[in-house]
Amino acid sequence: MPPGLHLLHRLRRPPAAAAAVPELCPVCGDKVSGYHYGLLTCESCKGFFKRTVQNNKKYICAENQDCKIDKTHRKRCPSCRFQKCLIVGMRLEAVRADRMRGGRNKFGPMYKRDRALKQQKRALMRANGFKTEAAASLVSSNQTDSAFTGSFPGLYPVPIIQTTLVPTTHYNHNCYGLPSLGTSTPSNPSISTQRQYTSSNPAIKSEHTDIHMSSQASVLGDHAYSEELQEETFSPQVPRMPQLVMEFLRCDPDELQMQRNIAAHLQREQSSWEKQGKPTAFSFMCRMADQMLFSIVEWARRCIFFKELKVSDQMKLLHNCWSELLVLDILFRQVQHGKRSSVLLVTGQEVELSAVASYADPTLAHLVQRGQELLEKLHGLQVDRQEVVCIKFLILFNPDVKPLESQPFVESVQEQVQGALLEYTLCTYPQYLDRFGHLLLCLSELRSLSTLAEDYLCCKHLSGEVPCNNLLIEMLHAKLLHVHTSW
DNA sequence: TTAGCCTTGAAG
DNA sequence: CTTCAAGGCTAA
Repeated sequence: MPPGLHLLHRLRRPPAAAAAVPELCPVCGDKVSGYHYGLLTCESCKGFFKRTVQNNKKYICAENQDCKIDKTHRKRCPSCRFQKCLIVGMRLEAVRADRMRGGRNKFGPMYKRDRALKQQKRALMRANGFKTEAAASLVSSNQTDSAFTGSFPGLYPVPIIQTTLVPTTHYNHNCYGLPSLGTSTPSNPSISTQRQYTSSNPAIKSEHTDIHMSSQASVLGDHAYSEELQEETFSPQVPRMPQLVMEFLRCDPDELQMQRNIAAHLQREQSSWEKQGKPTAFSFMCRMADQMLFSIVEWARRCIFFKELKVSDQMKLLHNCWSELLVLDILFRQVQHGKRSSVLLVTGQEVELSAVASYADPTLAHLVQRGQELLEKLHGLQVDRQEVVCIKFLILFNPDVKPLESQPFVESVQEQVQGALLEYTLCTYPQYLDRFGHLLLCLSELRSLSTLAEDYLCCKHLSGEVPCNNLLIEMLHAKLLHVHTSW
């Protein structure tokens, strides 16, 4: 084993910065002064939004409708500023047509719930001591977790990198399983989505004089809002599923399909092996892992957020996390399998643990032992599929991977997924307040386990025992290359 | 036009 | 009563 490998891995995954950032305006990053028109914003963006809507102002961007909006530049392009106001979720309906002063509006309960959720998060974070690396940013500036957005319209950090501006309308239209999400061309998502967004949003270029009259004005966020209102009014006792989690479930591959594909592939391979003599169990496992990796890459390529990234970033993220995804996949299959005495393979075959023990060398035996321990924790938690799909995204969108071209995007996805997972756990298992913290601990354990597994495979590879010409080898090479170049 | 501060008034 | 998110005012 190359010297310092463990240390290097620890260096590769530095703990996140600890301090919680005070709440920032999602439009310009200035200091938040309270809830205004649907979400926490600064005083100036509140005023700007009010003036724009009340006076029915029309702005035209002199550039490409992708101007940077921050505290210093916010005055420069009102068109993009207003657009950003809508993107982050400010509500046209909250501007009163009659200009009545004082009192409260229908958003009151949402603000309250949002506050309660935020407070719960802070308490949880404190209880967890901010030790888990994913936790620190949760109480920071993002409002992706806000109750009334259903975890979605967030994405506000995205326009910082102007290349991946994602319109929220698509997601809102596609919640609860409608099929057409993400029709943008992968080659240049920014342009296509931007166009769809501006052309489909009457608030930006055309008249919106009727917004006060029509409760069904087709403006950004209406869907999320009306759903929220419905839920608030009619079914407050039913736990909500954050829309992001719904979307993750939709992206997740079908287990049976995968089982068939991989089994068929291995069957085909096996017929050619027979000519070369009997393969070892280890070699068989490698080929199976290889096929699982293909599935993982295929899943990632097709899933929300990831497909918006450049290939170079996609590669870096996958090179970083392939083993974690692989181990998680294996472990969750065992959770569903439910039997402690045998291992369920992706092909559907069952292998007795005693058989594994008799075959394993000490290092592998230790790996299996660690896997069993983590599996016990997952069993204890009765971790569900919704949580696992979220964890997969937490693993994939690791903001510690550097350098990335779309670093802010990856960070914002990480934060959104954390928010969605926390919201899901709080809503689905309200009696179990620390569940989110326990899941993050499992994730941390999973990371260390997968690092060990990678090291083990590297060792085997260096001694020539891993079958050639596959994805597994490429991942291991990337790892070895990384060790080499950064040492 | 902007943005900080002020006034208002229903909800809790 | 207090809270706080609406709209209003105004100097820069």
